[in-house]
Amino acid sequence: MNIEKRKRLSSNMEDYLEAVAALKKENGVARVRDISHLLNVKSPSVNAALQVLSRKGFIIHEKYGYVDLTSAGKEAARQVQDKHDILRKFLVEILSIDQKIATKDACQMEHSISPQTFKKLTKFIEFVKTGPQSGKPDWLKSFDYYFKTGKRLKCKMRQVKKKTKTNK
Amino acid sequence: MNIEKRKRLSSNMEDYLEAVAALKKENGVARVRDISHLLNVKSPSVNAALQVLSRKGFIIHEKYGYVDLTSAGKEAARQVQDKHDILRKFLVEILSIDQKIATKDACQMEHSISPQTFKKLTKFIEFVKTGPQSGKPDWLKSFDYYFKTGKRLKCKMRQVKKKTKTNK
DNA sequence: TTAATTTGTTAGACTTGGTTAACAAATTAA
DNA sequence: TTAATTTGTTAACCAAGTCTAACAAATTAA
Repeated sequence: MNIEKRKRLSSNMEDYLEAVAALKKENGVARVRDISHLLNVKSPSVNAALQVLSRKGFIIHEKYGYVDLTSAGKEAARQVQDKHDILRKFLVEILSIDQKIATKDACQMEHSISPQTFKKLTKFIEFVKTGPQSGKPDWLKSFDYYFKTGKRLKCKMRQVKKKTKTNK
Repeated sequence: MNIEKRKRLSSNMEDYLEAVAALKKENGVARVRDISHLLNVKSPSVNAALQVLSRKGFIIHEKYGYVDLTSAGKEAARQVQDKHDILRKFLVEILSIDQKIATKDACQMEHSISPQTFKKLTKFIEFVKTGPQSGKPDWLKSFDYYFKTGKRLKCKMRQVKKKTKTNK
């Protein structure tokens, strides 16, 4: 069974791969039916996708059996999931976007974000969350307020709280 | 010439619409050949796309003539461009992503970002850029440093920047 | 004002990813 | 251990978006 030249996966194929990984994580195994339900497609579509992923060496799927990931498949799935998670985290924890919408947006954007942006965004979140005022820093709370009211909490108010040289 | 029921445009069609708008803005007119060059597709693909956009009421295109936008077309193009611009601005001005890459990322993500995220992101940039330390606030400079070195500039240092050499 | 060149259009084929309908295999219940 | 039900597979088809090849119209140069 020759493995085909491995170009980049389409976003559709990435979705299938992700679904397999998610189902394996959740249930231990991934079946055609589960994938079909998860992605809202009919089973013949799943079958076709599995053939492609198989041909490209990302999964193992013998007839009527469970679907399994190769190591290349695991790696590829992990990458997509990492992108998803970072995007979602940014949307929810920095921008305070509604969970549902954040997830939907992340599901789309995960297929197009570049490695550079992914890396920067990862660091950005890390930077914000582990900062001197860890959790939600004051400026971020101030943004929530700004978004709701259009008004800006005075800088003074934020700095005064921390004036007692808590960070060294 | 009946206008077809207007569902959401595919991202491909959004690209064509955007191209038409960009070319009109740049050159005053949009021709098949220009669109073809701009989007790196062959002219028959442009033709097919123009038919679709025409059928849906976004453009006017008479045989062998220039392509023009209807008001619905202008509106739709503007919306896509707005998303593009905001995403790009975020990537370049907040995350300091390389221009080229930022543009490429924005070109993809512009098709999937939700209205909510668009709005929040717009406000977020506005909040950051018009803040008390307008331009690039200190915490953002600190992020650049953090990204490069993994180390965090002390809050102190940022607040009393006058006495250090690190910020010119 | 013809001829050459560029530009636009049409027709037909291919690819990707989806569908339904029919059937085959596996599983569950009697 | 059959029969019923669920699950998986195959075949045939559809739609979007791309291409090439062939041709038609428009433009430019002779």
